[in-house]
This record gives sequence, C-alpha cells and structure tokens, in this order.
Amino acid sequence: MIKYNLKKVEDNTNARLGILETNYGVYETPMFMPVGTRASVKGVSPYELKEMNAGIILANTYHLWLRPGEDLVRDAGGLHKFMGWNGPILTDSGGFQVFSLARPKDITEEGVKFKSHIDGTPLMLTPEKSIEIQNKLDSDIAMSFDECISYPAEYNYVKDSVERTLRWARRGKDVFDNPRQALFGIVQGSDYEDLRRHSAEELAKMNFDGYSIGGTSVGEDKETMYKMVEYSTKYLPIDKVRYLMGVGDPIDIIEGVIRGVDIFDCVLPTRIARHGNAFTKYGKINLKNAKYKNDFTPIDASCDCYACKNFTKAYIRHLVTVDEMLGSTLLSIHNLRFLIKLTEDLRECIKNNNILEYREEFIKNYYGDKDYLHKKTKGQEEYGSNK
RNA sequence: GCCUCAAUAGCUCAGUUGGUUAGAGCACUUGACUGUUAAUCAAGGGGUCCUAGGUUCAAGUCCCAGUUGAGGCG
Repeated sequence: MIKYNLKKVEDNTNARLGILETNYGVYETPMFMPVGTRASVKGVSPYELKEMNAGIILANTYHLWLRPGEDLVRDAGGLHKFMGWNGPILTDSGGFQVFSLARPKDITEEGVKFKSHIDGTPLMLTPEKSIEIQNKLDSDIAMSFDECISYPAEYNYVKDSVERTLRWARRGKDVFDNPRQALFGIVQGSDYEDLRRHSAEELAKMNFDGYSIGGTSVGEDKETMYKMVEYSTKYLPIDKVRYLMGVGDPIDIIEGVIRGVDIFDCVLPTRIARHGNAFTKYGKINLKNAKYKNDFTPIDASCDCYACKNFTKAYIRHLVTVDEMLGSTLLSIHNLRFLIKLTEDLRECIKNNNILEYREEFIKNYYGDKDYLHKKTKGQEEYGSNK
C-alpha cells in the first residue's frame, strides 16, 4: 500500500509538497523516478541509485512478461529481491506499448494484440492479464492498463478510447488482489479538456490509490502538453498523488510541478546519456562535441553527483568516443541526479513560495533566449546550445 | 637485374563492355531522443582516382614510361 499526505500547496501556483509512504520507506514529493524497464536502470546499479537519492524506480510489465516471465520473478521472491532493489517499485502496465508497438486495428474491447518485438510471437494483453502479471511481479504500485493515444487524434476517436480505458480501469480494479500493492488509474483525453475532465472524474469515482496522467509527450508541442496536464490535475482529487507518465525534460518537470504533479518518470536521462549527452544548468550538452576534448572541468560545476565530483568532460568524452561503457554509466548517474536534484530544489521552492522565480531563472540559464515552447515533444526540431 | 601483382576519401576497400556530378563501411563534424522495439537514429564535410605522356567524342577504367609497395625468380 501507499499513503499520500499533502503537506502544502505553494502560494502562487498549484505546486504541491507531499509525503508518500510506501512499503519501502517514506519519500517527499515532487519526485522523479528513474526508469528500469527490464528490471535494470540501464547502466546504473542499485547502489548508485541509492547514492543519488533515488526513491521509486519503474519497471515494465510487458518487458518482464516476455523475459524472464512473471512466474520466474515471483519464484525469485518478487521484483525487489530479484533485482536487488530495496526501494519502492512502480510497474507500468504495458499501456505505453499499445502506443509504441500495436497498430490501431489491434486494439479491441477485450485488450490489445501485440507481436513480440523480440521474435514476432502473437500476444494478447488485457486489463486483467496486466494486473495479474503486476501482482506476480509484486511491485509496490501497479498501473491500470490503458491506451496511450497518439497525437494528434480525432475527437471521436479519443472519446471512444477514453471510455474504453475507463472500462479497462474498472476491469483491472475488479481483479486487483494484492494487499501490498497500490493501483493507479490513468487519465487520458489527448488535448481535449472535456475528455480529460471526464476521464479524471470517472477514475476518481473508482477511488484509486493515485492517479496518473498519460498520453502526453507523444508529439504535441510543449504548450499543448502543459494544457493536457492542466486539464487533468484540475479535475483530480487533491488528497491523492498524481503521476505524470513519461515526462522528464527538466523544464517539463518544473511546469508539471507548477500544475500540481507529484511524480515523474522518464527514459530521457538514461537514454541521452548512452548517446553522449548531459543535462547541465546551462542547457543540454553533447559530450561528443570536439570542443570538450581538452575541457578538464566537470560536466556541471554545480552538480554533486559522483561523475561531477570525480571526472572531467575530457575524460568522459574520451570514454564516450572509444565506446567504453563507463561513459554511459557516468552520464546516466549525472543525468538522473540532475533530475532528482531538480525535484529537491522544487520542494524547497514550494516551502519558500518562490517556484515562479526559480522557473524564470532556470529558463534563463538553460535555454537563454531560445524558443522551446513550440518544440515538438517527439520530433526533429532543434534548439541545441551550439547553434 | 628480371617477372607478377597492386596503387581510388584519414583507414580498409567497391567501381560494369571506356559513358551524367567517382561510391560504401569505419573514422571525423554536427543534430535528434520524454510511461525504452533505442549503447540508437539522422545529416554533413572530406578526392590532383600514384606521376607524366598517349589513344579516344569521352579515361578511375585502355596503352607507354616512371615512382612506391608486396610477392616470386636469379
């Protein structure tokens, strides 16, 4: 089970400071969850996750269902024991794979037909099956099985999809049976306020342990995404925790918190790390760039992570260039710590009622005068710091 | 000394019976990445086709000489 206590709402915004009690400790929100899809945060050990002050980490139902299989994880004593993580774990339901792997015609009332991305085996995931797998995985927080709708989407399609996702949420809740576990419902509705509202209000009636906001960062621009978030948090119960799924661009975390989001997760910090990039106070940088060849300063002088305290850009650039896996690890540690530290800062801001000033300062440093609001959340637009 | 083979991008190499602006991989220079199908993907720069003659409407391609390298025979 989990228990959420709302401690404070910031004076000037909807930013919330909260306490989340879990089976594996008590954590303050807003918080950021590192993603470990296949029961591993890529390139980063549980020891390192603890050191960077990570709280909940995320794993994926679909991936663990395929390999190694939920029965094996159960036989190992559950996901925590299996992966050596004694902190809380949230499992995604496989809903995102509806977006990334399934075709529209594979989605039916019953569930979603997939072809395994590994060997093409035909598969069927249903709300009941997703919950059953998550029960066996024994995560602390389970997600309802939902359809993550692509963008843009026709109103009528979204309306039907939202209704179906609500029915799926009900079905999942009906078979949900793990007293140790919490279950979240997921708000959908694309960028239509009335559908987001309907989705949120209907889920609230079902009394979930927390509420997720899904269907964002799927190709809309940032302004649209922020509206989607607003249209969701506005209609959710204030005494339950809110989780904005898949969002982890630093500015998006700030904007999400301002709109009343408590939890975030994202593959961005670890993925861009493996691709040689790092978040810094002054924007995202690409360590592969030649200008860092002789740069013997840390990635971010203001960062307290293991990578920044012990290594230089020149060294990490070298590791990335010669494809040494330590490079990916150090960058992953840095990027994860960067986002975790960001949420720690935001918590202080909520206490001090100065989150708007913090946002202004952050944007000034991170983007300078670049236009980022119209950048697509999945696209080829660019605003890099080297233009 | 003679014979054979080779020489094309920084590297390793494709390049048709001679026929548009000579290509690839790697390397290099950049960019992208948001509930992971992603240690991935995309773009760009880079050429005295060893040198000098010749044949031809046209030569990286054919001929001649040379240079360098590898191998073989004396």
